[in-house]
Amino acid sequence: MPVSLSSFPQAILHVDGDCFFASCEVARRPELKGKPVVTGLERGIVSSLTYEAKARGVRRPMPLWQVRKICPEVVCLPSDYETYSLYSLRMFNIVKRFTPTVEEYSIDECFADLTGLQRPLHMSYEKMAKEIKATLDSELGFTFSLGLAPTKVLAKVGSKWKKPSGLTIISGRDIEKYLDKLNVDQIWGIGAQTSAHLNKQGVRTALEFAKKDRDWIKNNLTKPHLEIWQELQGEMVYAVDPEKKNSYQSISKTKTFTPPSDNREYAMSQLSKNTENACIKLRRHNLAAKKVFFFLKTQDFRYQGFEFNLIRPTDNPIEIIKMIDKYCGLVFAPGKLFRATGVIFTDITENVCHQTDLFREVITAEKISRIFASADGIAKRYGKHTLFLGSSFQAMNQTQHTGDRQEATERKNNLFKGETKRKRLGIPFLGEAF
DNA sequence: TCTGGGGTCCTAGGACCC
DNA sequence: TCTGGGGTCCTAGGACCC
Repeated sequence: MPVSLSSFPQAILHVDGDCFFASCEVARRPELKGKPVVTGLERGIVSSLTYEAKARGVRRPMPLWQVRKICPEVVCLPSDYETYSLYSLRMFNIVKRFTPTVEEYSIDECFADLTGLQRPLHMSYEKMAKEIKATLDSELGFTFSLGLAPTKVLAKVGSKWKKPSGLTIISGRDIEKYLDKLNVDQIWGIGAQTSAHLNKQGVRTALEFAKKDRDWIKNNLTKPHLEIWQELQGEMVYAVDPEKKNSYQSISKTKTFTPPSDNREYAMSQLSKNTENACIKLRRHNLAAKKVFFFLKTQDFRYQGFEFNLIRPTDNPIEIIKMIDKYCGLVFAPGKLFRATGVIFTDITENVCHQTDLFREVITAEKISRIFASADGIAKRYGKHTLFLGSSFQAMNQTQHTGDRQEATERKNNLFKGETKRKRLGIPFLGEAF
């Protein structure tokens, strides 16, 4: 059978919202249009900024006091994820008018597989991309950048190529032209470590990387790199996955607080709150966790933690908090200041009702699930933190910090340069409950 | 690029088994 | 207790992403 060498064996689109959070804020408050706007007030550093702010020299992640100095007319807003999620949903729904094969990659990005739709939609791939962009821009009230290419990795190159409000089409023939002007570390999946390694081997541009032969990649790098290399050739490895995420390898909740504290009860209330929040997420997805890791993060960014197994998977914060409380002494070092606490749940499974040998325990477990189910209902109607456990009281009652002060104390702590996050995450104990 | 918060996947090496 | 070869499972650590 003859193989037609089309420039688009597959047509993959990547859609990226321009400065998404800041754009959402401006879209819902038109009076902000044309003004320098930044989000991230709750942290005291810039997390998203409009192009007007960027034009005045504001960068990410700049402390807000500095932003106000160089740009006194700036509008600083706290992040409002619920609003951003609504805009995100609208964005996905617009793209889904053209194809059901849409992968919701993150709050402000998605991939769409347009392959084979020219005839049903009576449009070229280019026309589809243009229409999708025009619809997004007009219905959401801010701009998007798109990339159309034979693979996901190349589509990402495209959407990044011209920002804001760009549409870049990379056909099979054009691949080299684009890769030649790109450094390796600009490619999705190639980070600082790998690009440093590649640079040492004399590979600096994406094109130089793509031109290496397969065996060289295999011998010098790892599997994901080989896959990226293939995608850069226009050979599809990563399919667009339209499945909604409903399973998790891990679920975690972490919270930094200012000022840092060395108070054990306070630590416990923070951990209690982390646990409650992580359990809310478990219940939302009808999941249960069997393994729990909890930690305190010290001022020098070290993690002191402890891991334990529960007797059975659960989504009940009371059970988990009881265990954390039991082991808290093992990780709590008196007199040592810490800046954050967190919990990470793993060994996550679907939440099925477990038979328990003790009849009474089943009854209470069921009762407790009903209580949490109604609590989740109340949260839905009246706001997320209407109800919480007594053990979380201190943490819920915290005053708000703008973060400017926080920034000042943090500047002193620029230790551990270059050390990776993972390396600092020491797990001194390993335990088994029961 | 200086640490906020939430994730994923891969690999090497050890334990254990036949 | 003489040491070959193969497989599987698990864990810790690393790198990367938004």
